Amino acid sequence: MLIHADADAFFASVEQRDHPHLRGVPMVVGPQVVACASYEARALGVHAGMPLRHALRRWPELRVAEFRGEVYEAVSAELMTMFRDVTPLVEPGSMEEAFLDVTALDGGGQDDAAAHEAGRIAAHLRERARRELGLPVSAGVARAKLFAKLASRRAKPDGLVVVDAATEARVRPRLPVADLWGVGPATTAKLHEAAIVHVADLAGWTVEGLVERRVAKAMAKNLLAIRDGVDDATIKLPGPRKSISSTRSLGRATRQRSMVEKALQDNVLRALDRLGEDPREPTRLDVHLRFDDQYAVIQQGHLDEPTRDPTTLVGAALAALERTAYEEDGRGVAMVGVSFALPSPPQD
DNA sequence: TCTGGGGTCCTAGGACCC
DNA sequence: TCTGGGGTCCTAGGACCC
Repeated sequence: MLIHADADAFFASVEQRDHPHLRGVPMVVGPQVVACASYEARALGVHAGMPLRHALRRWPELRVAEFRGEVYEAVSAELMTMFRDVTPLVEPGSMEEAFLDVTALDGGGQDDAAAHEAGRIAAHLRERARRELGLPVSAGVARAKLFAKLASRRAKPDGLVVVDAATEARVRPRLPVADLWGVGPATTAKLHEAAIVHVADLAGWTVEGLVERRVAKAMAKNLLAIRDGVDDATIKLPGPRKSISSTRSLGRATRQRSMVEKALQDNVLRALDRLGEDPREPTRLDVHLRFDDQYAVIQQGHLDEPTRDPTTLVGAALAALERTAYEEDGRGVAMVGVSFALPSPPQD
């Protein structure tokens, strides 16, 4: 069985843990937008992505905690270590969540006994996270990733949901396709056009049929696997990161050269800094620009060879920025960023 | 109610090679 | 020099996730 373990309101929970006066009150983590809202704040209607200004105007009682990226990274590492203490088969999904394959510990069956045992393991893990890290971690237990994830979502806040085979079989056909992991607005629209609203509506469809409806082939296969109950239950162990980036919005959109160049330069240095101990040299550099109408462009910066030399990287980034011709564009630049592609490490 | 920042994966199309 | 067929690699862009 798989466990999907997911720390609740991660950033906010870390701040509430470290600052007792923030406990039990509606609070959010900044800076300009709500990066994370405590459950007390969510009860009011605050949600992630909301501009902080708007939230404070509407709910003046909101407390605001400073965003502490390094702290969250460190707590995340502790959380993952705790997961790997249960099983080495851990696939992180983000900073605060992961799939754990506990097949070797739960008897290995697909039956209710295995689900029950996996549930016991998950309950123990939740207690440990609460006791040792001071964090609420919700968990979902199921045969495969999709239902484990749906279960942990259902378990929130601070709960545990175990999905047995009978429940899975009953719920599966009734799942709205829009709720499936990996199905976003674009795919949802295409599926709805084909009158596919729930998983059951996929009956009779083939991969080719879905591809004709402009659904990506990999997505189509995935959807039919979900329909047939043979969807992904395999843990992919994390590899080294493939890219590292830094982006910053510019507050007020601008075409002013000095501002845009300065922001880009800062991003190059910040991304390099975040690369830290990783010895790899960026093989490619992309400059990201977003205009105030949300239109985004990416321009590649030319590198003669992989390098970590700040001067070379800044130079390549500025040259790429030049090629976007943002000054003549007419629109304002709202956000600028850079991303480095990293080579895969040599295989032994 | 479209607003931040950091990522991954998939696909189409072109370049290049045999 | 033209023509067929097949494979790999790279890049741009889209979609999605937390």
